[in-house]
Amino acid sequence: MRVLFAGTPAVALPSLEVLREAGHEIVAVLTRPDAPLGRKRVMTPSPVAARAQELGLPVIKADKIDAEAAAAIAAAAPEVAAIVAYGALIPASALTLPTHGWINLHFSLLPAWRGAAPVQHAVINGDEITGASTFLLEKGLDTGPVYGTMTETIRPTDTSAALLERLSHSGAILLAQTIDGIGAGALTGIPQQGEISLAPKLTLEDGHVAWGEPALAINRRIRGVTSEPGAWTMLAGQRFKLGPVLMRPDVTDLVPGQLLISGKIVVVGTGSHAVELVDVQPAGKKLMKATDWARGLGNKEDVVFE
RNA sequence: CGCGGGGUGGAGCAGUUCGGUAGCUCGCCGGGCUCAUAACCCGGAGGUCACAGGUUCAAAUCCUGUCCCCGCAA
Repeated sequence: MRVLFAGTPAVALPSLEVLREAGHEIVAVLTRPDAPLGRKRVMTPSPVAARAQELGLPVIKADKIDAEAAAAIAAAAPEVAAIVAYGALIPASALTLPTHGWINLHFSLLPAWRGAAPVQHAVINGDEITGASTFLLEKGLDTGPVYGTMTETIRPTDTSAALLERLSHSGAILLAQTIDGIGAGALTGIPQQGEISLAPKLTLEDGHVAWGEPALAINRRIRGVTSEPGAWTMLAGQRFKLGPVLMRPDVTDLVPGQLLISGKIVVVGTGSHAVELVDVQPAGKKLMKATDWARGLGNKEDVVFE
């Protein structure tokens, strides 16, 4: 089929690749405009834009589907649009531009976790199973009829970044199958059924570890916000980033936020039992092993997380 | 010119204010002790103190410039 591909970050790349390899003609790639990146604010094309350029595909860079972007899409005459993490809403007026509409690959089992951060919320919530769904885009937020789903186990040590990486590959196959099915006229959407939950984009504050919570909740929260926006705590008035932690049910005599540096391990008290720090990043420093950080500490007595 | 922290043996740090032989905790190598250990004891290797100039009898430390890393903000 003649496919318009819409996507922006790296998680959209496997879908672009799989659709190409499946023999679909990518008539245009819609992505968000170049954005300033990093401290030096270098204007950088999105990963999807960069890959599309390598492949020699026509690229439409747009923040929103205005008249100009809509005209460019119409000119490409797509039969269907495949959209993966494009990063902006498609207005109702643009939904009918492709003959078969816009097919969204969403990284949850809809109607669970509708919204921008489904994977992160699934991890934070402690879900054991998640997956990906393809559905027809309509006016509401992730409300359209579902064409297909696939499931993925959330491992007890999964970070959102790791899980999203797996889903981006397995979901790409689902997306390609869905596009195939629609092209063959053999697929119809099924209205979403089940419990609805919402997954709004995470804020920086979502990464703030509350040491009074139970260890399991802290463990899930840290994994859920890794690597974006990142888990952190306060230490001596400065932000202190944390990587995933290990459970230490054998250590129960620490108050929430209290550190114990013993031998080669660094443990912190929570609302239940302690957790062991693995990777940490003090403000202004590189990511380092918790034991390395502890080694350089002068006074180990006054160190308490807030 | 957005704000800020930093670059010292393989790792993490101290030393820089008030220039004067390179320090701490680890790791590594060799040896010892122990039933044993995230244990302990003895010995050892390893650093042009990011780079380039300058001041000085003397610079990790003071002055000037450059490069690189990171946090915040966007």
